[in-house]
Amino acid sequence: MPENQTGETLLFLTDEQVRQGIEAMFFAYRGFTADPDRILSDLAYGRAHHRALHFIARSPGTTVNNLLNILGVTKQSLNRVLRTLVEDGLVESRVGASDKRERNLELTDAGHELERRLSDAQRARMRAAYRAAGPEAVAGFRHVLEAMMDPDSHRRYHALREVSQ
Amino acid sequence: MPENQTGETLLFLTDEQVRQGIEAMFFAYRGFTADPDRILSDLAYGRAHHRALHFIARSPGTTVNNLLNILGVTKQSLNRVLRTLVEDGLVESRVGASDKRERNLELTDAGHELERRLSDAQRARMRAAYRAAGPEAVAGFRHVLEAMMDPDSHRRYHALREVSQ
DNA sequence: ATTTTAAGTCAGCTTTGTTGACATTCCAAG
DNA sequence: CTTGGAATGTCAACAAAGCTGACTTAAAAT
Repeated sequence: MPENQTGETLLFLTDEQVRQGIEAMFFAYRGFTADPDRILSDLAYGRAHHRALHFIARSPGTTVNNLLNILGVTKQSLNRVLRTLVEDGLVESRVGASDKRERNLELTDAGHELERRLSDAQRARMRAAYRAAGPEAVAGFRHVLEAMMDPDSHRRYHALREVSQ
Repeated sequence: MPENQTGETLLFLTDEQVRQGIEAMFFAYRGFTADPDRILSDLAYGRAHHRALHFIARSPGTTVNNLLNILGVTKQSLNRVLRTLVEDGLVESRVGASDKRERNLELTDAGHELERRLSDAQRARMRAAYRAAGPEAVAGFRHVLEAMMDPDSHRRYHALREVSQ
């Protein structure tokens, strides 16, 4: 039964092994957010602010609606976060050129500075983990994470790549 | 410069590549929690209940203090969750045998049933991702996740393994 | 006998998510 | 030109799940 090879690969994974993967995700995600969280707590910001800054930095000029789709929250929830960022001078919201209903979001200089602080902290840990695990492990890591995403998330994940170079 | 090999491996990782890893973690974690979240929302429970059920199932008879250390929350926060689970007959809290200050936590039959429903949903996705990515990718995935954990989390992650067989 | 520890409780606060209702602006189709 | 619908923003109310601080009870340890 050669067509059953994936089935055999599957058999090899006991519930216990899969459970270990689940626990690894839980503990690793805590580490993943720990460093930015520390910086944010000094500034009366939270993880939601970090995520907004990240994806605005990633796609400068993005619209509110696009950001909503990426973040997967309600516009009311995002708006609260975005409003404080605009009020605090970290984000600029400009009326759209072609469609004036839209708002194009950009980071100000101060916004870029904070985004970089957060990003540097998070990247440092990620880079250290990558280095400790080695290049092949990194490829496997990325592969499993992609396979774990919802189809929508997966499309958006790749769409981010197309915009930047 | 043969001692610089890790340095060269590091050089190979641009900020952009590390950033993609960060985004992969963000999108994948959403997928990771999506299926249990759907089940929980029908039951007026949240992710915190799921985590408690998971780790009680994993270490039957565990104490409240041990659970606090694993989950990394305050006892007030955990207590609120634990109280509803005990009231709803999903968790049993028994006075400790050797040390009567402690409480030993166990799942009831109903608790096991819900835990299994949640666990099955989450494992199904994990298993599918593992199968799609292949065994070597799984090893790399686990390796990177472990390297991303805080030292405390990493110790607790391995401690869970020692208790069960 | 005193101190420390484990657990639980009460009160109040924060962040970040949710619904629902509603106003504004503006593009586009009729 | 009018109207319908889309994109955005806002108000209010609420919930989940975290937090701090203060306190009690019981049991163990010193």
